[in-house]
Amino acid sequence: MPLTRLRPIEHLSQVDKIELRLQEYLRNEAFNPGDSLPKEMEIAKALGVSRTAVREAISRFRMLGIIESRRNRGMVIRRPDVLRNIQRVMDPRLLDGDTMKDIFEMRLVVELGLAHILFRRKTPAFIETLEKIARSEDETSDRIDLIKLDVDFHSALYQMSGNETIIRFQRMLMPIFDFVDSVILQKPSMNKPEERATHWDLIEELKQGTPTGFMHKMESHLWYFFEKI
Amino acid sequence: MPLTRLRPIEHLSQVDKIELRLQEYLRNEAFNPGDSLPKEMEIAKALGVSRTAVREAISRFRMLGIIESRRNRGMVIRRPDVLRNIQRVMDPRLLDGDTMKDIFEMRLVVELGLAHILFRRKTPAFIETLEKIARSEDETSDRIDLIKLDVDFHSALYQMSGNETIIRFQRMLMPIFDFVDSVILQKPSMNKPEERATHWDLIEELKQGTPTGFMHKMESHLWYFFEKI
DNA sequence: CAATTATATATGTCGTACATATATCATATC
DNA sequence: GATATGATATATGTACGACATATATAATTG
Repeated sequence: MPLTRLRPIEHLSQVDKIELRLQEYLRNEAFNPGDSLPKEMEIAKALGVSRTAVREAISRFRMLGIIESRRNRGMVIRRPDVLRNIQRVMDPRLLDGDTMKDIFEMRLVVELGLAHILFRRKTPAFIETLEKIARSEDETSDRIDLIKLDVDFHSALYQMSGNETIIRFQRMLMPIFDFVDSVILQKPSMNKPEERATHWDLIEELKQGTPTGFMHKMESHLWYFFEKI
Repeated sequence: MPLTRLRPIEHLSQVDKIELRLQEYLRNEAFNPGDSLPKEMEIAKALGVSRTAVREAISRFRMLGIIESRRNRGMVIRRPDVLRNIQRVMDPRLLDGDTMKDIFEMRLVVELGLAHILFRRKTPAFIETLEKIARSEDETSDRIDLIKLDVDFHSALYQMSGNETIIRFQRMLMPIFDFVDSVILQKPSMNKPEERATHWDLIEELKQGTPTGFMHKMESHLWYFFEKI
């Protein structure tokens, strides 16, 4: 008998169900930031459940930043911070290898795709920042310092994009990058290492090159990550 | 009197504080997926708070997928689903214009950066899928259908990347894309519309072109989005 | 020994009581 | 009468106790 086709009954807890109801309620009633919600007791009554359960569900929305509660004022809808919530989960220990690989690859994708934006937003001040970092790199040979400066360089590029979401995306994924970096760096370096574009090459291209040229250099610069993935 | 220097007292609720404590507890004790946690009552005792408050905090972790609770078995650490949590917040109504602009721009960045990955992962089957969509586009003139097919085409590209995280990233941001699309499409079309690369151009490039060429075509294809942002 | 039943236990749900902050109104002070 | 001070009502925040429910383990039964 093919029992595999008998899917187990979805077993949602009361609180989970309340969460779903509230979610659809917020959507359907077209709540906007600033709007105020009914009182906890009223919601509990309307749903036919205890206030405790409602509070637990609402507590989740509070964590997400969708709802804000204030004593004697009731609850109001807030603008959530999209990325804040992922951050809590971005722990290399908790994620599996495949997911981390995917995330790391996504980083490479973003950094390549960034080229066009960078050429639109570049300013002498940003270039100067990059050059300063590159000079610091030339002046040290300490391995730890070099890793830190490498991170700084790439962070500065993200910064130059001027896109807050992308900047925070990178900052948020940093723990994953660090982790994958440390794993990758332990692998034996493969062929063609001498062709790898340097940070100075990238700066030069940024100053008087083209987006396409920059992308090529960036590809070459990140090339050995690509190979090892 | 410089009252501005008098920073208001940080006012975290009990539950918020418990959440923070648990977060640091999970990190410091180096919990791995599968490990089991102390009982609710023990945690409450250890923190000197009520079980209710502890449950509220834990409920948040349960929502994030970090903790799973089972009757009489206690609580265990789980692998969270990184993207599931953002999804709850991806509501165009709740986000402000700047954030949506940033997210939309990030989409463009990813789609440009995807080029190299696509050339690595492309297969005849995928190309066939793209061609099928393009043929459907040729055969209809219904505006709604065309928009749907356009979405399908780009979704297929993401699919081709083989990167689960990127695929879900795109699917998750779809509501935002739709929203921004609808706003952008209402603006009067600007200059150079005739130069815009078509889906057929992209397919052709993918079949026998280069990553760089593909990126150029994609840039041209998305060009008018760039201009309007 | 297998199947069933009983028991202990940790989470799930609920109701109530009280704490706490705050908006609103009332009072006092000049 | 305007402003500062104090009282009151109210919605959220915290705590506790009781019971429901599922499940692992032990005891029982055939």
